[in-house]
Amino acid sequence: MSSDNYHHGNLKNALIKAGMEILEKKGTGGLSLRSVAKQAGVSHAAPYAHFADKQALIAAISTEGFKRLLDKLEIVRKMNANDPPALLVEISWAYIRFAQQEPDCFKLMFSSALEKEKEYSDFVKVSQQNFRQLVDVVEVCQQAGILEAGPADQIAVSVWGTVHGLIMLMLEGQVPHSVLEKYPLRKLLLFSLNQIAVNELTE
Amino acid sequence: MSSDNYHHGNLKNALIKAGMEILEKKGTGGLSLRSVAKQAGVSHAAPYAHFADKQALIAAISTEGFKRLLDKLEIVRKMNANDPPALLVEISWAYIRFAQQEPDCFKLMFSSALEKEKEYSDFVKVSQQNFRQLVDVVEVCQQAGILEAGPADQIAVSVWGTVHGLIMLMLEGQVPHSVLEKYPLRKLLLFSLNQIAVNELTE
DNA sequence: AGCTGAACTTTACATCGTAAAGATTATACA
DNA sequence: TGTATAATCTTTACGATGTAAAGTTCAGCT
Repeated sequence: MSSDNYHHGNLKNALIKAGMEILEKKGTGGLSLRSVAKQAGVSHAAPYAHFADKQALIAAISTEGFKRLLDKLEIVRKMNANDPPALLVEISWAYIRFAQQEPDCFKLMFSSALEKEKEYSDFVKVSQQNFRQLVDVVEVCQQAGILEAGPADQIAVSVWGTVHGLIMLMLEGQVPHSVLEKYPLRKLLLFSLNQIAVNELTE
Repeated sequence: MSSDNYHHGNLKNALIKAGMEILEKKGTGGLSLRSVAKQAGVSHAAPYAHFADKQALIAAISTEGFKRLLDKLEIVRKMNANDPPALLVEISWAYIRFAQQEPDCFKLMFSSALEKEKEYSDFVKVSQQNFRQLVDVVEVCQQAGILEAGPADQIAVSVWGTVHGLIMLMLEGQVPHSVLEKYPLRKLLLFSLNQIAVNELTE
C-alpha cells in the first residue's frame, strides 16, 4: 500500500487485472508475460513469485474471465427467474454478448487450460459452477414445458453447445456474410433455440 | 528434385506438410517457423520466399486442414447420398471424428485466420466450399422431411453451430466427466441432432 | 538486533519472428 | 550459347520472448 518498490501488496491480482487490460487493448498477440509485468509496474520476472509460468497466468486470467461471465449470467438469470422462455433466450443472449464485447478474453477462456494436464483447480471450479447454473436453467425450462423432459445435464450440453458453437463460428468469421446480412445474430440465436425448444420462443 | 542444397523444388507444399506433422507430434506449442523449416530440411529463413510471415504459413496449414476435412465429409456424403437421416448423422459424426483425430489442426483451423484482416483468399474459398456442402446436406434433409422447411442457410448455421459447439466444448474439457461417463460422444451428438430434427434419428 | 523467508530486481540464455545481405541456381533473352 | 535477371535458399543479425539463477530489499518473528 505505502511502500513503492518492493512488496507491491497485491501483485497477483494486479497482474491478472493488467492481463485483462492488455487483452482488451492489444488482443491475444500482445499478451506477453513481460508486457503484463510492465503494465503492472514490476520487473519482467516478478510474476514468477506468483505464477509458475505463463500458462498459469493465462489460466488465472481465463478464470477471471469466467467469473465475470458467470456474474453477468447470474444477473440475467435472476432478472428472468419467473419467465422461463425469456430466461432461456436472455441468458443465451448474454453469453453471446459477453463473447462479442470481450472476444479475446472469451477465446482465451476456451483455448488455454488443457495445454498441459496441469489442474488449474480454480479454473475447473468456476467452469463447473458455470455448468451447474446452466443445468439449473434447463431444469426450470423443463418444468415450464419449454424444454423436453429428460436428463437435464445432457440437454444442458446440447443447449450450451448450440449457443457456444454459434458465437464461435461467428467470432472466427465462418458464418458467411450473406447469412449475416439476412439474419442478425439475435435472430440466428432465436432460430437455433427454437430448434431445441418444444414451444415457440418469441421476442 | 536432384540437387540437394538449393531449390528444393516444392518447398511451399513441403513446408505445409512439415507443419502438419509438427502439429500432430508436438501440438500447437511446437509449431514455430524455425521448427517447420528444420523439419523440411531448409534454413530457418527459407519459408520467407513462399510465405509473407508466420501467419501466412499458419493460414496455409489451416487451409490444408480444411481441405482434408472437406474430403472426408465429401466421402461420407456420397456414401449416404440416398439415406438422408444417416447422411445428417454420419456427416456430423465425421466432423467430430476429424476434430478428435487431429485436435490441434482442428483448433488451428478455427483460431487463426482473422488475426488481421489479411484476406488469405484460399482459406476463405475452402471455408465457403465447406459451408456450401453443408447447405446441400440441409436441403436434402429438408426434402426428405427430417429437417423443417425454411431458409437452408439459416438452418445450416444452426446445425453447424450445434455440432461445432459440442466438439469444441469437448476438446476444451468443458463437458463434465459425469456427463461423459453416462453418455458417450456419439450419443450426445445424436441427442443434439434429435433436438433439431423433426423425425427421430436412430442408430 | 539478527535471522529467515517471501517479494522483487538484475543478469543471463536459448528460442522465436523477421529483416538484410550474400550465395546459388533456374530462366529468359541476346 | 552466353549472360543478365529473378527466384530460391543461406548466413548473419537484432529485438522480443519465456524462464532460470543469483542478488537485493523488506516484513515478521525470536
